[in-house]
This record gives sequence, structure tokens and C-alpha cells, in this order.
Amino acid sequence: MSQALKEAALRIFSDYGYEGASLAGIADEVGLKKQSIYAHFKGKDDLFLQVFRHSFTDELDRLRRELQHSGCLSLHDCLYGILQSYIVTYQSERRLKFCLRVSFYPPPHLYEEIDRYTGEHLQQIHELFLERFREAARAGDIGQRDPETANLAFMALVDAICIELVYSDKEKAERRMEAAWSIFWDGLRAIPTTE
Amino acid sequence: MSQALKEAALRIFSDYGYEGASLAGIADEVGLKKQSIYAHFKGKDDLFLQVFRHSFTDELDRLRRELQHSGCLSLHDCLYGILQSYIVTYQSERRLKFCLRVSFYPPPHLYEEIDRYTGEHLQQIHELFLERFREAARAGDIGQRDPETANLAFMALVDAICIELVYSDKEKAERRMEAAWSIFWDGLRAIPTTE
DNA sequence: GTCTATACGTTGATAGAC
DNA sequence: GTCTATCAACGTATAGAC
Repeated sequence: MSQALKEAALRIFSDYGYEGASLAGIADEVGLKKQSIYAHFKGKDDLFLQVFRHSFTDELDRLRRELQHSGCLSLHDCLYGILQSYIVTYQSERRLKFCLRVSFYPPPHLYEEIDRYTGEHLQQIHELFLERFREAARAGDIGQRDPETANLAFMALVDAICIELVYSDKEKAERRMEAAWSIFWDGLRAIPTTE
Repeated sequence: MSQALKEAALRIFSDYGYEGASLAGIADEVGLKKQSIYAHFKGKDDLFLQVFRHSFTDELDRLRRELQHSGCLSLHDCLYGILQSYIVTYQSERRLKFCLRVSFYPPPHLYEEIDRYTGEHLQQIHELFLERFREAARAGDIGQRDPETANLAFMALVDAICIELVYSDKEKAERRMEAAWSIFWDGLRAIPTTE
């Protein structure tokens, strides 16, 4: 039941945000009264933070698996696959939608804890991708391009796709991805201009 | 007083969102009681929607001016200037912060009106930029690159910078911009790969 | 663990004196 | 136009029966 409540909370929080979500609505999704939530969680904040921590560790795990799984692929296929995986994940799991919303607009009274956690999360993603770009640099796959620069640009691409998923739909996100990816990839392998 | 209330509402809504904002908090910012708001607006929705419409038309005006002002510049300086203008605007005006938040996470009961309005807004930005890319294509500034593709990728870049402003700060947004811009610009002018 | 009953604060909103 | 007084509705949270 605890698990069912957390899943319902994930749906409600990701759709309506912390302030827009009510315990009554969450309890209702699993056929309980709102008071029963207090048998499983200390309160709204406790429920929210448990969903929060679970979602972010799950999302980091997914990325690790994604990168490990594409270890044998070319840089092109690896990066392109990661972008695609965001679109697929956003469709099939609520987690990513929740992670994005709480990253951008955390409830103010929980800001400190959330900021610390998401900061570490982001840092780990950064290092995960950076390692791949360093490897590509050693293999000569990104020419004279600085791995750090490549990484920042790639993560910008990831965010741009996620944001398109948030405010429109899969189709537009795919169109944006194709366009931005083609230019990113050509730019990554071009000889850097010194302008 | 109506104007002062709208400015206070813009601050509160952009910081806390629709659900997280209270009329008491808004009235307090201008030294009024919450009941006095009803002498100027029909209610919370009316106040929110007036701020909403004003913000989006202002933001579109800003972009038009920005593009008109950079009419004589090279494509490089024009696009780069637009990116910079987002960072500057985000720092000095609340409007952009509000526009982003309400675009991504509109209050559900106002979704229809907001979606219609932001959709038109986005379409006009799209056409504004596209016209500049078409001009660049005619001048041979983007080689064989399709103006539509260039435009989609550029708007992705804009969003990536805005999102960095939302969840971190000016400095990180500037670093992201420099990295993503350098690769975007080189990719835009590279000969497209047919992979 | 789930329920009913209840407490208590805050919210958006209205009525009416000044 | 702004105020005081007031309201109903909904929010989170607690106490106690079963």
C-alpha cells in the first residue's frame, strides 16, 4: 500500500506540482481516505521527499545503465541513443516528468534539501557524460574540440529536448531533436572557429 | 494602484507559481489588504490572466525590437546577440521568468486559454526567426543548411539557455551559452553530413 | 491499517461601513 | 477605493473506534 501511494503521489505531483497536489487526491487514486496516508508517511513533505529521492536515484540508475549498455557503440550512436532514451523514458515513466518539474520549480520550503540533492545528481550526470567525451577525445572522434565544451553543449541539447517534452509532445520533441542533433553533430566534428 | 498590483503579482507568480501565490501576499507587497484587490480585479484568475497576457505581448515586442535593431548585423552577431539578450532580460525583468513558468506548468483550470495564447506566441517567434534564417540562406550564410532546421536548432538553444537560468544562475547560463553556441555555429556552417 | 470525527489554519471571495 | 467583518471551502494534520 505504501508503494501504491508513492506511485499515485508520483502521478499527482508530476501533473499538478507540490502546491497543486492534495493528499485527498492522492489517497483517492488508490481508494483510500486522505487520513490513511498518515499511517504510512509522516505527512505531505515526507511523502513528497520519499518520492523525490526515489525518482532521482532511479533516473541516475537509468542513465548509468544507458551508458554502460552503449559502451561498445560509436560516439555518434551512443549520444544519439541517449537523446532518444529521454523521449522514450518520458513517455513510459512518470519519473522524468516529476524530476524535471521539481528541479525547475521546487517547493520553496524544501528548497535546501532539494537543491543539494539535485545538485549532486546533476554533477554525477556531468561526470558520466564527460568521461565518454574524454574517451572520444582520446580516440580522435571530436577533433580538437574540448571535451568539457562538448559536454556542456550536449547537456544543453538534452535539456532542450526535455523542455519540448514538457510543454508540447513527443512528435515536436522528435523534430527538435533531429534538427538540433544534426547541427550539433556536425559542429562537434568541425574544426573550431576562433572568432 | 492597479499597475502596482500587477507588478507585485508578476513577482509573486513568477516566484511561487499560481497555486503557491496568495492574494494576501500580493496585496501585502503594495501595502493593501487582500480584499482591496477585488476593487481592481474580478478575482485571482482575472489578475493572473491580465499579468499573463501583458507579459507575453511585452516579451514578443522585446524580441521584435531585438531583431529589428540587429537588422544590419551579420547572422553571427544577430543570433549571438539574441542569446545574450535572453540572459540580460532574465536578470532585469521578471516577465521572462513568469512567461517560462506559465508556459511549462500552467494552472490546469486555465490550460485552454494559456495554451492557445502561448501557442500563438511561439508561432510568431518561430516566424520571426525563420525569416532571418531564410534571409541568411539567400545570402549563402548557412551553406546548404535548411532554414527550418537551423531555426528549430536555434530555438532549442534559446530554451536550453533559459532553462539554465531557471534552475541555476547567470554564470552557468553564460558558460552553457558559450559552449553550445560555438558548436551550433560551427555546425550551422559545416557541410551537412548525410548519415 | 483504515475508518469517522474533528480541529485548525488559510484560501478566495462577498457585504457593507466609511 | 480601502477598510473591517464574515463566510464557505479546502488544506494538512490528529485522536480514537474498530
